Amino acid sequence: MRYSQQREIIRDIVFSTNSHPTADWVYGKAKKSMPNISLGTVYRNLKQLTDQHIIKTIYDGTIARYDWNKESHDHLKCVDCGEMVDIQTSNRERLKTVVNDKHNFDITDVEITFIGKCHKHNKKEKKE
Amino acid sequence: MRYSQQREIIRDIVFSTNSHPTADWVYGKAKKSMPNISLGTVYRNLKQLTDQHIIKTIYDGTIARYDWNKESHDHLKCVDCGEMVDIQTSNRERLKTVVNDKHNFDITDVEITFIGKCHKHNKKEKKE
DNA sequence: ATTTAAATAATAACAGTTCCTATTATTAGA
DNA sequence: TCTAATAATAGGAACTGTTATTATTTAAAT
Ligand SMILES: [Mn+2]
Ligand SMILES: [Mn+2]
Ligand SMILES: [Zn+2]
Ligand SMILES: [Zn+2]
Repeated sequence: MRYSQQREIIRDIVFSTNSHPTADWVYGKAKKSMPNISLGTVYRNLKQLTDQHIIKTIYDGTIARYDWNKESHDHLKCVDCGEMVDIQTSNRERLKTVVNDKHNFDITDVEITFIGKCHKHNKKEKKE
Repeated sequence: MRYSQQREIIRDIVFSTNSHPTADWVYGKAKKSMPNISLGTVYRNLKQLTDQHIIKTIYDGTIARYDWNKESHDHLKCVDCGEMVDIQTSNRERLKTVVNDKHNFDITDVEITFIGKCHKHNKKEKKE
């Protein structure tokens, strides 16, 4: 994989945020420093970076997001604002072992997403 | 929601399989008993059935699948054949509570997908 | 039976993503 | 340092899964 300025910019953008950005968001950012970068280039590089295990691709409903955090970790997702934050689930590895033993499946990974409302949206409304 | 023959067929198809079918697969099946049903009708009804909590929509990577099983449960996914099977994870509810308490998030649900290889593909190769 | 509105088939529109191709840029080697 | 080979690019077309539009059909209440 040969060096390219575009790929460096794209990589840096993904590493600059905890927001699990979409390709389109990365594209918007990238255009600021390189006005005629193309969306195709962004997608191609995000895929290459994923293949090289430099970033991770995660799926949020029906769209792809990108994550610089390659550690095995889980996510918390707000149904109101879509915000997605990292979380460390304690039993993670044990879960995998348990399932591996119980089923005829060779488990390599587990993806856990907690769905709910972030502090901005879980204002507990008092009845009355 | 008024009765329709199309919706009944679609519902029955989803309830007839454990394979977590895609809209397109349901469409193919439905055409057998109702040759000029349209794909739009399939999508519209799958969404309605989901809204009525008669079935569940789940996302597999970037595409939607449908599940008659409304119990809270998890999935095992084979990276080789894409097969997706139901699984009951024991600590599920406790996981939610723990996360709820630790983070400023009001958790309503958790989605757990185990990634691996099903028995058809996990033939353990002995290093010679 | 008549009326009303929900549901349909057909098809266009859409969003996210991948693919294509002529041009440009990186880099290994002379 | 210049050149040649070719990886990567910009721009745009194509593709895929899904949703929206609309004229027509259908369920079902009166
Ligand atoms: Mn993350
Ligand atoms: Mn299921
Ligand atoms: Zn929120
Ligand atoms: Zn398999």
